[in-house]
Amino acid sequence: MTRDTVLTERQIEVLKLKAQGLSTSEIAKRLGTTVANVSATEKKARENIRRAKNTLRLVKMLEAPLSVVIPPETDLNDAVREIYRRADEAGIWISHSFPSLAALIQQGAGEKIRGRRVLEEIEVAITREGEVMVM
Amino acid sequence: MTRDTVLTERQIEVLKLKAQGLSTSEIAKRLGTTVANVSATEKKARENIRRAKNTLRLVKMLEAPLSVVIPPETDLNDAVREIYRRADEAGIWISHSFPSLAALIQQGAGEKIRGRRVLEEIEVAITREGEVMVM
DNA sequence: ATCGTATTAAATTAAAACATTTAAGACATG
DNA sequence: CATGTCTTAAATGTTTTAATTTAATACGAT
Repeated sequence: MTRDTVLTERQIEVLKLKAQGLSTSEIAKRLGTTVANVSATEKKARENIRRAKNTLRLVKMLEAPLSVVIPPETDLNDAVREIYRRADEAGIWISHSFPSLAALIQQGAGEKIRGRRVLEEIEVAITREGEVMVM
Repeated sequence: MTRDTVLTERQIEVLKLKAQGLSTSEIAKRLGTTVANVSATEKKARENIRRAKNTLRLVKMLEAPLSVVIPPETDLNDAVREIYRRADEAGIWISHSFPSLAALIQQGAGEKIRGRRVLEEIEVAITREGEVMVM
């Protein structure tokens, strides 16, 4: 059978009942199986969802026509300016304001940025639609 | 081996080379296999990507306690008002101002909205946290 | 301490997906 | 019509994944 998601019927069923507020043991009773089984199935389902998210992220990066590398020691403001400049050069209109783009990069870079200073090299992908992603 | 996407190494490799503009036969040469193989692998990869998308859509729907359907021909302002009304009805506080919600919907709906008019039916999911998503 | 609830690891069996080859056919170009 | 490029279906051997059971652990409430 060809599924149209990366989840199995069983996994979807468990997620549905969880979303409705049922406890793991209630779900186990209803599905006629053990609590351990439900717990394991839900864990697998969440793992699959995580992988689905990572997949779409990867695809966006692959499709990104523009990649901007921010070297260490760069100031965050300069990084944002550089991203605007390179996008402009490529004819892409970035769909974020300066401050929200700065926040997005700061959040996406995690440990690679402290305060306003870039510590490790950051690669930023820019899609055709002007969406910005930190890789 | 635990992958962190729903794509295999092989599928990612093919997508990468395709994104770089290589033809199917060029990729086949580079990977030391047949054109048919590359073609089939790419097809499988795209199928997996489609399923990843459907998965996230399903999860959002499962998590959303409220779903609002906006019929065609609706004015964007009326759509936003309807969303506020339904959320209020469900005791959910929407964490967007009127204009930013309108912008969010317009952006999320893509081709389904032209100007301020809804062309195709739009389904909007509202999370417990008042986040609004166009599906 | 004993429930009730939940998570986790390990092992097992069955089902599904993967990459590949072969063969067939579509389609545009020379 | 021959050629290059690509897609598709079918068959196959291999690898992965799913669901389940059992057993162990954790933890708050009674």
